[in-house]
Amino acid sequence: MGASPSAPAIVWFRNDLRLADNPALSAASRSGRPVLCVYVHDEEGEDLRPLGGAARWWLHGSLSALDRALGDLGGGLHIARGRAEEVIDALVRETGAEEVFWNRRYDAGGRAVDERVPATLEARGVAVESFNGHLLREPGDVMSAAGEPYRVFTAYWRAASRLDAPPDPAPAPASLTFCEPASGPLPGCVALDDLALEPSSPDWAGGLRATWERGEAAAQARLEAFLGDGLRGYAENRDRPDRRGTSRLSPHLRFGEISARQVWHAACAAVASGEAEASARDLDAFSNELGWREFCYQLLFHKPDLARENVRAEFDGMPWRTDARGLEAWRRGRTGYPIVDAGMRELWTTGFMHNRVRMIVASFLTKHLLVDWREGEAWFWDTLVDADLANNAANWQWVAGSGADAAPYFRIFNPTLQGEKFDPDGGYVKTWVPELSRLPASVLHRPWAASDAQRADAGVVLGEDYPRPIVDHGEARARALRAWRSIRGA
DNA sequence: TTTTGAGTTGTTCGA
DNA sequence: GTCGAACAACTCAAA
Repeated sequence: MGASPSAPAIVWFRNDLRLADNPALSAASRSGRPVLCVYVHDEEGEDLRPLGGAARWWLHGSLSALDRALGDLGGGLHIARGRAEEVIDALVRETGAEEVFWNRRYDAGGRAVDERVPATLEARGVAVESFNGHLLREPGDVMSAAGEPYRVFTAYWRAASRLDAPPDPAPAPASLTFCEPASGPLPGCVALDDLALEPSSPDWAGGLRATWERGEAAAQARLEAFLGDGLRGYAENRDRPDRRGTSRLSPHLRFGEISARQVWHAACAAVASGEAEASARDLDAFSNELGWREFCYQLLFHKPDLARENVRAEFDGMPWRTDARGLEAWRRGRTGYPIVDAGMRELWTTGFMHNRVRMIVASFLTKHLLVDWREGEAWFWDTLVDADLANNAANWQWVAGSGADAAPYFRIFNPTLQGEKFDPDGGYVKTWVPELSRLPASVLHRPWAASDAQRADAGVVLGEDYPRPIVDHGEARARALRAWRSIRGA
């Protein structure tokens, strides 16, 4: 604690762009000090991976919403640009702040910064305190009996579930006293628009705007809506891209507009009260998804280069193919497999893809095309509004087979069967691949197998209106199995 | 230390 | 059309 109780406290916002259940903000409020709320956009730190385009778009709205919410309390958000450690240090000097609060992050780059800052500040007599605002369990909370991190999800989540329930979420501070800068702009501070997070020319974000509401209030509304009509039947519906079966909370969680604790407790309460009319199985399925997020974070924590290096070293010898045309067809949704193309176009248009379809397209890239999972990871990183280092990297490795607890090698999705099973009426494909929308459902997922008359009636000429399959499923499957065999036991 | 059961999400083939 | 087995072997976690 510093010498002067009236000296400001800084709350450094990062992936926690909310007021409720924000331990760093609550601590600042409790300190009784005037509070300076800061976000630092750091594109210079060498350890930090630059945000992808869709995430930048989301961040703009999220920061804007946070600034408005703080404005309602009589303050605002100071947005700075530059090397985070230098900006924070300059702000401390400028304002005379004596305490700095933040919620912890778990990626290598963020951790490196967060480990350097306290040393600098504490040398100035400034106290730093950090909190868990992002996870139900932090890495290290859940370890095996041998003291090792778990590498198998089921064992991890079982062990996590044996611990005490995560703490109840805290309400937003009822009021805050804000720190008024003495005069002029604070060092490094800019207007939100100066960050140029949203695209202008060309403005490709129309589909994102039409799909999403950003910010804490929108996140809460999404949670309420999901608990009201989505949790019931979740265990089955979550696999159906043609239904609104998933929570779609991922981008809100990614930017911390809502916390995992809030989601978890709200879901439990909604089921316990009967309000959600959901079964224990539904709650279990949803809770498991939160568990996977936790598991991915602890994987990233214990394996900081998760987004670059194969967890299973034998995959270093995988004969990945260089296939620029195949990769581009995949990116643009022109592979000739309707469920794959629908997913890739949903992604391009909305910045999101249904979870089931993510698995299908990832399997297609890494197995049918034998393209390195890092290519897919990079594309998702750039195009997903929920692009999250831990989840993205861990799940790509899981699908590719190179991950810690990866799918068995023979689990190669058949995109036709997957489409017919999980999009049986073709509603999802019709939405995103409209040139096929007049094909009968019986051939919608295999337009090459439609009769000439069916295609003529639907106005589809293969190779013109819609591509022929860029690979043959049977041949591609056999090739993937051969590739696997070649690295087996390596 | 050794042993044992288990491991998110599948596909194909042949009876 | 339906069903069970094969697809391989390995590593992990816990007893």
